[in-house]
Amino acid sequence: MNSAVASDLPRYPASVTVDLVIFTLREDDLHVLLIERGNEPYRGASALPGGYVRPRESLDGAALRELREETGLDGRALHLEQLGAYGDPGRDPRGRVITVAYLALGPDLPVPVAGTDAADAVWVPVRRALGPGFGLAFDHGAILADAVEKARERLEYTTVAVSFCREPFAISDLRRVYEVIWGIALDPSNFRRKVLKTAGFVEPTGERRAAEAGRPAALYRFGGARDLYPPLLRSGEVAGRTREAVPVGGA
Amino acid sequence: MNSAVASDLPRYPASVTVDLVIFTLREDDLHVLLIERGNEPYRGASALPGGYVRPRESLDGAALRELREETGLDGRALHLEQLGAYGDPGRDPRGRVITVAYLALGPDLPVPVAGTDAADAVWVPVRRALGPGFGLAFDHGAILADAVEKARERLEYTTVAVSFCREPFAISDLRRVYEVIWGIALDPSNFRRKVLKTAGFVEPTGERRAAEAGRPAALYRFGGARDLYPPLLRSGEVAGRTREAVPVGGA
DNA sequence: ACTTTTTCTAGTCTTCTTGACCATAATGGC
DNA sequence: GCCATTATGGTCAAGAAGACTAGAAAAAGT
Repeated sequence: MNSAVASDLPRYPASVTVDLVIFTLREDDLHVLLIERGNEPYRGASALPGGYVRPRESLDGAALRELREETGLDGRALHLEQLGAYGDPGRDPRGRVITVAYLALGPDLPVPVAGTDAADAVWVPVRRALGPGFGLAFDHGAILADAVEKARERLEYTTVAVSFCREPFAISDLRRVYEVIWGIALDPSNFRRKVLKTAGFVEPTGERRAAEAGRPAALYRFGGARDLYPPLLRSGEVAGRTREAVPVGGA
Repeated sequence: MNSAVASDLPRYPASVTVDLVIFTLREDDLHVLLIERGNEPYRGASALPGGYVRPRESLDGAALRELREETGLDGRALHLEQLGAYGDPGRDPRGRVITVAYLALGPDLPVPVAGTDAADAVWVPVRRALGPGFGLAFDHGAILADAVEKARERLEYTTVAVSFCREPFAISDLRRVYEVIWGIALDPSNFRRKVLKTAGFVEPTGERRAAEAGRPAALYRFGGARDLYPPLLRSGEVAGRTREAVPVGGA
């Protein structure tokens, strides 16, 4: 507040929205939920789901509501965190709109729920959404790119990777999360050692899963720890059978 | 955007402000720049400097402008990054105000510049600002607490600590930054080894500084690297001569 | 002048973590 | 039964970090 100014609100009125970057893993690929815009501007283009923050609503509350409306899912079942605010003056041709972006992570979600706003919501591989020729509306390309980087970083220092796994899960399921999002291959044995040694990351259920191929895997559930210490750093990781990385920096 | 709605802007008009958490080190203590509010609400209380985002201004631009107005400093000389958006419905009694908080880090700054908005800006030890009996206006206590945690985290994974040092600086100056912000003591020898081994953290100037006491220290400048790999993790650090930690979680 | 104090600098040693491997187990398919 | 495939368990060496010892270089005190 400028303490020398005595004016009252609102000044420079603007609209505030929340936009959701909802990630999930489908077919060993990172997907993001996008909707097709039915109105101008950017009619026909894809965009992140989102909407206006209502008068008596908190930002987090608006994000939870939109998440429920778009995916039909209870936000408490997913990982949801704020990504940041985006407010460049020209980002919305209709006027001044500041958006607060949220990052949501969840297991392979039941296809977008019909009967909601998300009737025309679709899962799109992030690789494709950020690729050339896929023009996301507004500055959603930049938001998505930031979200990918944020997700990659969160995997290093927290246990959010389990948010992508439906319980019970195998260590290899968890490993695949890291491999897909980081775009590199991890050594199964070393990854396993790290996960099991980290207190509170996972805990065994006792069950094992019939495999499509190979030895059956022991199953685990989330262990309750939020932070990962020491962190699980990407970096000097396997160079060998590198998976193609999800391109970043687009839009 | 809710694709099923055809309305035009603005909907649910709100005001958008930026608030700055400007940290610096003074007398071996983490200080934050606060202003005394001259108007209602919270007249007379301390608050983070900030102000309205203007119609044609980006959020980052508004933060830079406020920084210049409040400290008289060129924002490009400081580290400045977005902290996040705060928008609880009741946070400002005057109406709906969403604020985007920024974190600014700089070396012991020349006392708040007079002749600007910041005429009554003062440096306050964070410990005190977060302590009991020091009621910050609005939700600025929570924002400040988040900023402290963010700063602590940034020190682990990035080289921003140098933002607190005026060049040229000694390794021990850098160490003091970590010690003050983390609130723990670090082993001088091990810290030195870590800093010098990390490529791009610092580079020697060749000079050395006359000491008030003890052996003169070699001087360094920033090495250009932004990220710290491997990170410099707080955690199992020295328990012995622990400095009192800056309390967090207040307000 | 000499000692003490202080801080910077250098090095050792042990422990922990990681990455690179290798070997074996347990399953389905042929 | 043999092979492909995945899971699991272990070894080994390199690197990083914490604990510590000690020397170097200055100011301050006696």
